[in-house]
Amino acid sequence: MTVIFETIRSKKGETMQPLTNAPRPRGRPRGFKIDQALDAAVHVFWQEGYNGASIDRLCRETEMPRASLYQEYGGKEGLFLAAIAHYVETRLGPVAQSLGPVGTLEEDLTAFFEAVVTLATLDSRTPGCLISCVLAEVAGANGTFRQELKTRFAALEDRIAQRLEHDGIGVEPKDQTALAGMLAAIARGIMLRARSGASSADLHPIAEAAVQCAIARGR
Amino acid sequence: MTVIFETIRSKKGETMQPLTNAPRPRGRPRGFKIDQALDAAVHVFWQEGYNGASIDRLCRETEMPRASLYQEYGGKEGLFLAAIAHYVETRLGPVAQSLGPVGTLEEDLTAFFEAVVTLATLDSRTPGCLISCVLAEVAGANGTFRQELKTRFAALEDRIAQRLEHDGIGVEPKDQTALAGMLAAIARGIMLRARSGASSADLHPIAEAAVQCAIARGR
DNA sequence: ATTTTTTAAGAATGATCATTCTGTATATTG
DNA sequence: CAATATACAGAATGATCATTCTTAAAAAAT
Repeated sequence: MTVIFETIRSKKGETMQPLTNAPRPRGRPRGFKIDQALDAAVHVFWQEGYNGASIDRLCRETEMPRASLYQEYGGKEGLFLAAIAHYVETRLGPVAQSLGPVGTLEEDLTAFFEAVVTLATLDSRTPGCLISCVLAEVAGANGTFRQELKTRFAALEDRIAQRLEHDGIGVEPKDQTALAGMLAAIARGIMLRARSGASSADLHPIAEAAVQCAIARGR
Repeated sequence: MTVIFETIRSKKGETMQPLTNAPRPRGRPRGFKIDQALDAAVHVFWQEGYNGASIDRLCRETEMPRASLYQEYGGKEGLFLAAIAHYVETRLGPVAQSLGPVGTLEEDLTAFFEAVVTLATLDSRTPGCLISCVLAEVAGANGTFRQELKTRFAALEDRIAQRLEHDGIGVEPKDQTALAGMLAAIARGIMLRARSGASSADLHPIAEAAVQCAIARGR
C-alpha cells in the first residue's frame, strides 16, 4: 500500500509541498506535525508565560519528543522565538491585515480594533497577547527577547503608519508616526486589559473611542 | 547607652512612629528595613519578572533573611503582592497624583503622560511598569494575580475618569468611561514600548498625541 | 538482509527552585 | 541572672528545572 505524505521536510510550515513525488527523507519519519506543535507551544507560553512554561509541559502538549525539541529549536529559547513567529503568522498577521486598506479609514480602523479585541478575548485560557503580555515580561532580563519585542512592535507601528499614509493623514511625517504609535499603544493597552479578565464588551467602547480619536485627527 | 529606634513594629512602613517613647518589642530586633527591602523586591521583580526572580536573589537584595521573608509575607506570592502595593504607593501613586486637578485638562494630562514616560524609562534596568509588564504576565496562570491586576487597572481608570469629570468631559458617563479607558490604555501601551528599550524621546510624541486626542474630544 | 540515517522514549544529570527546619544570637521581662 | 521572645544564618529537603545521553524503533539505501 502506498502512503501519501502530507508534508515534506522543511523547517517551517511555510508552503506545503505538492503531495506527489515527495522524496521522503531517509530516517524514521516524524511522529508530530510542526504546525500543530507550534500551535500548542503558543498556547502554553501564552497561558503560562515563558518561565512558567516547563519543557515537560511543552513536550507533552506539542507531542514533541524532548530530543526533537532540542534538535529542531536548540532549546527553550529557540522554541519560544519560533512560537512567537508562528503566533505572528497565524494570529497577529490577520489582525494587521484587517487594516486594509479596503474601506474608509474609519471602517478599517474599526475592523482592526475589532480584531484586536477578538484576539485578546477569544479564549479565556489565553487572555491578552503573547507579545504584549509574555514577551514583554522576559524582555526585562533578556537582551535577545528585548530585541525581538522591539522588532515586533516596530512592525505593527509601521503597518499602521502605512495605512494612515494611504489616507494622507499626518502631513508631517512626525505626526503620522506619533499617531501610529498612539494607536499601537491603544491596541496593546487593550491586550493588557484583556489579560486582567476584561470581556469583549468591556473593551469595545475603548476601541470605538480610539477610532473616533484617530479620524478626528485626520480632519 | 540609650539607642533611639527608627521604626516601631508595624506591618508596613506606612507612617513612621514618633522616635521617642517607642515601646521596643520583645525579642531580637530586625536587621533590615522594611521599606528598603520592599524597594529592593520591587526592583528585582521589575527586572526579572515573577518567575524569573528567585528567593535566593530576593533575600540577597532585600537583605532579608529567608526565615523573615516567610514569616512576614508567607512566601514568594505574598512578597510579590507586598511589592506591588509598595510600587503603587511609591511609584504609581505620584504618577496618578500628577493628574491633579491643578491646571487645565491639557496641562494635567501632559503632566500625567510625562510622568508615565519618566517612570517607564528612568532606569534602563527596570524598563516599563511592574504592573503592566510583570503582573500582567503571571495573571495568565494565577487567579489571585489576575484579580490584583484587574483591581489595579480599575483604580487608574477611575482616577482618570474622575479628572475628566472635573472638566465636564463626556456628557454621557459611557463616553467618559470609554475615554478614560482609552487614555489608560495609551499609558500602558507606552509602558510596554519602554520595555522594548524605547527612550523617553521615542515616547514623548505618543504622549503628546494622546493629550491632543483627549482635549480634541472634550471640545 | 545489512547498513545508514533519522526519530522516539525516557532515564540520567546536575543545577536550581521554594520552602522548612535547626541551632544560635540578641533583645526585653521578671 | 534566668526565662521568654523574636530574629538570624544557613543547612536540609524534596520537587522541579533545562539539558544531555542512551538505547530502541522506523524508515530509505545498498
